[in-house]
Amino acid sequence: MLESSSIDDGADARSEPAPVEPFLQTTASTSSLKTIGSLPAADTSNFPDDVSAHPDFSILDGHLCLDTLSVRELHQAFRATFGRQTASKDKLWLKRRIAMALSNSCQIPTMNFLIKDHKVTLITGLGAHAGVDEVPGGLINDASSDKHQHQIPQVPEANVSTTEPAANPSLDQSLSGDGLQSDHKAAKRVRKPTKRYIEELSEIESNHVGRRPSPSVKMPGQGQTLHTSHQTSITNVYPHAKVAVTRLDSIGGSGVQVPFVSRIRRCRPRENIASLLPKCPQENRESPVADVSRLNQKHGQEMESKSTEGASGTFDGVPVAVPHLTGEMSRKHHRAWTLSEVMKLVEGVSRYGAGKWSEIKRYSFTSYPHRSSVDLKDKWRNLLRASLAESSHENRVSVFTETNSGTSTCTYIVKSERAGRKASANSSAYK
DNA sequence: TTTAGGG
DNA sequence: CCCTAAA
Repeated sequence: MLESSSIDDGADARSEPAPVEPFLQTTASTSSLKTIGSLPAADTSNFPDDVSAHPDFSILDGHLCLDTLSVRELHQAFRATFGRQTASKDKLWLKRRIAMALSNSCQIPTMNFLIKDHKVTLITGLGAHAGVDEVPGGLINDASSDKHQHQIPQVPEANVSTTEPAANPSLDQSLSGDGLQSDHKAAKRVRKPTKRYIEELSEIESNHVGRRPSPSVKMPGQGQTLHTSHQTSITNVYPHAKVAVTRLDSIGGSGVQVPFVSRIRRCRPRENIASLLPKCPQENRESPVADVSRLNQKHGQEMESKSTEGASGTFDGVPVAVPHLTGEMSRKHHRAWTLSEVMKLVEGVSRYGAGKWSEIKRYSFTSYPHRSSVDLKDKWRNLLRASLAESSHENRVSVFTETNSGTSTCTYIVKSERAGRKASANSSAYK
C-alpha cells in the first residue's frame, strides 16, 4: 500500500524522503503489528510529551497491540479506559471497545503536528493556515503563469466570488480563512444515514455477540490518505487502532469520526460501458485489468505533458482502452486527470462558480466527454482537500533580499507537493 | 436531473 | 470512482 503512493508520482525521488520514510516505516505501516506489540513500548517513548501527555495515550503506550493481550489484560485496559469494570469475556468485544474509546479520545488536531527529522513537533496554530485564502486564486495564477496562457489568464481570486457571489458560499467560506471550521460544518447539508450505513451498524452489533466477524478486517483507508512526506497524522502513527472501525473525516482534519467498516463492494451490473466512451473497441476482452489501467494512466500522463497547449481538444478521442470487465462488477476506468483538464476545471469554476457542475461540464468540458459533472465535482473537492492539506505543511523558505532601500524579507511558501499537478510553488511575501 | 457528501 | 439522499 505504501508503494502505491510512490507509484502515482513517478519522479518523486527529489522530494527528500530520507528523513521521514524510515520513521514512517518503523512505526506506521510496514512492520507487522506483532513486532510493535512485542516491543516494550520503546518505539512510542520517542514521542515528545505533547503527545503522551494526553491521558489515554499513556494507556495506548502500554498496549499498542490489543491483539496480543489476554482477556485479563484487556480487562485492565478496559478499566483504565472507561474507569469501570466489565464482566464481558468476549475478547473481540473488549478490544473493539477499548480501541474505539481510545481512538475517539484522540482529539488531537491532526493538522497541528509536523513530523520532521524523526521528531513530532507541535505547530502552535498561529500561522498555520497562512496560505489558505489564496488557494483557488493561486491555482489559477500558477496554472496560467506556468506555461499556458488561457482565456482567463490572470483571474484574480476576487473573480471567483464576483462572478457568482451567492452561488458558492462554501468556497467563499473556505477563502475567508480560519474561523470557518464550525461554520463550514454547520453549512453542510444534513444527511441522514444511508442504508448501507445502517446495515453496517447492524452488522457490527451482531458481530459483537457472535463469532468473529471475518478474518480479513483490513486496515481501512491505508492507501488513500493525503499525507505527504512531511506530515502525517498522529492517528496514522498508531495503525494498530485498526480494531477501531472509525475513519477520520478528511476535510480539514476536523477529527470527526464516523463508524466505518470495510466491506466488499456490492456489485452492480453495469449496462454497457461502451456507451460512455464511443470510441473504445471491443478488444481487451480478458486482459488483466490492473496492467491495462496502469498503462493507460501512464499514457494519460504523457499526453498531459505533450499537449501543453492543451484545451484544444487534442485529447478527446484518445483511444483509452477500457477494460471490458469480464462479467459482474465493473467500474469506470480510472483516467488520471490531465493538467489541461484541471485547468479547464479551475477556469470553469472561476467562470460559472463552484457548484455549477453541469454548466461547467456543458461549456468547458465539451471536449472531454468522459468527465461527468460528478467527476468535476469530485475533482474539485479533491483539489480543495489537497490544497488545504498542503497549506498546513508548506515549507517556508525565507529569502533575504538586500536592496538600496533596505533589507526586505520575503517568505516563499514552497509547497512540498510531490505530484506537482497543479501549483508547484506559491509565493507570498510579507515584511 | 443535478448537487452534495459519504464511501 | 461509486452510491445515494435531497433538492
